[in-house]
Amino acid sequence: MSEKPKLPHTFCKQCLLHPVYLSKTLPHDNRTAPETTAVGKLHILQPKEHLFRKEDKFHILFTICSGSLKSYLTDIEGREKVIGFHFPGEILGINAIHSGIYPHNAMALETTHICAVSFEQVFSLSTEIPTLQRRLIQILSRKISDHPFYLGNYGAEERLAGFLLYLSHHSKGRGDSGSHFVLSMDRRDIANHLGMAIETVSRLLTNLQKKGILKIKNRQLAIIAPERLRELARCLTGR
Amino acid sequence: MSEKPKLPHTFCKQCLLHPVYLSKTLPHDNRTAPETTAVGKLHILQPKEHLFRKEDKFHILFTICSGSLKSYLTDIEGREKVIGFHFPGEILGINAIHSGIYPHNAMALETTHICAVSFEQVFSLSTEIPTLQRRLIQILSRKISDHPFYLGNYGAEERLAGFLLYLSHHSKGRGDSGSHFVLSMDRRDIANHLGMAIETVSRLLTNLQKKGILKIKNRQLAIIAPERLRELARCLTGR
DNA sequence: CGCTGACTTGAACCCGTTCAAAGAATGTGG
DNA sequence: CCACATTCTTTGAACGGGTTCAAGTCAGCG
Repeated sequence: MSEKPKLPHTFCKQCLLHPVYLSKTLPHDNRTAPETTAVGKLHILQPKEHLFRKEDKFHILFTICSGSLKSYLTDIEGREKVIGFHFPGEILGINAIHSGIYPHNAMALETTHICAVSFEQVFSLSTEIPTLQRRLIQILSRKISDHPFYLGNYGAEERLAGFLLYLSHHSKGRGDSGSHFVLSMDRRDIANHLGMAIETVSRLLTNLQKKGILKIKNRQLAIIAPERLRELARCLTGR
Repeated sequence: MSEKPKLPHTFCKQCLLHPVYLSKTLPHDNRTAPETTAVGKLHILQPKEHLFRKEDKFHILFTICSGSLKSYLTDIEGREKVIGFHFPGEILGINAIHSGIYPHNAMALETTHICAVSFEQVFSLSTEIPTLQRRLIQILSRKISDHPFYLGNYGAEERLAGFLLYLSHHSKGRGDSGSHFVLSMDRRDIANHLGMAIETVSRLLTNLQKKGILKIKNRQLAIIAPERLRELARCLTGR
């Protein structure tokens, strides 16, 4: 980010309008069309900077290119509730389509690169390009499947184990091994999200380390025995 | 399913292919087309009957016309985990689109009427009818927003309160008052879903009744003081 | 009517929270 | 680059909410 962003930027692999999704159906010489119509703008967020806030008017879909964010709400008395974390490849804003406003706040946890495209432009493109339409629907469908099941788990350890597997799963999805990754959120956010005390998170992590299931140094996490973690989480899916 | 289903049945208001969503764009004399191409079949499920099971091949979208279902998974050791409940107006199967298989089991909690349509037929219709395409995308988007936030709540009371408001919210969405409704699931399913003991559910419900927040007789529930329930749930949205 | 399963209630125990404090990591200004 | 301040994280000890185990009550149904 330190570098000055050029707009339109080169589409990254995950971007919603990466030419690969258009090339099959558009005539070859039209392939650059989306870069002029539904331009993907590059945004760069600093840590703690907001991508959007609850109640903002919805126009834009955001693809995370690198970095991570948390989404959260605040209750009547101003207490924060972390409802999810978001990683590269994920598209933010699709849960705002039906209401026309973003239903939560989205804040960067670290320096984060985002590709932004206009929803209406994507939509009208998709009416012409069945490939894109199908992709759009599949993205939405996948997001629905992507429930944070671990939230319904019984004990605190069960929930945390499920959460770590969730992180691992998504890290794997991004091409990493899934066994070594960095927690981009702090303990407070984890605890908040899982509905437990921050001290419990800390204690459980050191317990898991003592049991030899994982190694953790600050925010650097290594899962040593994923199968044992899966037992603890009473794992439901292949996650 | 005991009764002989007549096909095609009269579309109920919520059905995905109810003519109202097609009439605007289709020429008037084509309006009956979907009833012959993407027929809505009526299914009738008895209590405990499955609509589909995890790993079944996905072809069909189901709209719930009346009744209710639970969706659940089983872990490695055969323990059941209730991941959600489903009510009239909701469409089941949209989280199977991207993978081609249903990602969980769906079981009727009571006698339940379902309207079934072929996804591929809906999809190809939607490529011709932008109205339908937009509706499809909005349905998917709404479903994503429809997170069970209460699962991340701290105490057991907080989670239960959130869950009851969730039920109330959906009952309201179906035209009811939202203050009087029937719990179609048993205490075991509620407890399982919320990650707490069945006895806790029972105790909390009687406590809430003693506090005058609700009245409960067997499965008949009346919410007397929704605002106090909302306080308990540390309510996040307008729910 | 009597059985079975669903729900409630009671009491003891334990996990997770709360309160308190120390220790590590990170940032800031001199 | 260091000293200091702030924030993040870990650890300890006592308390309390929720679970577990056990028994009892109630509703539904043959």
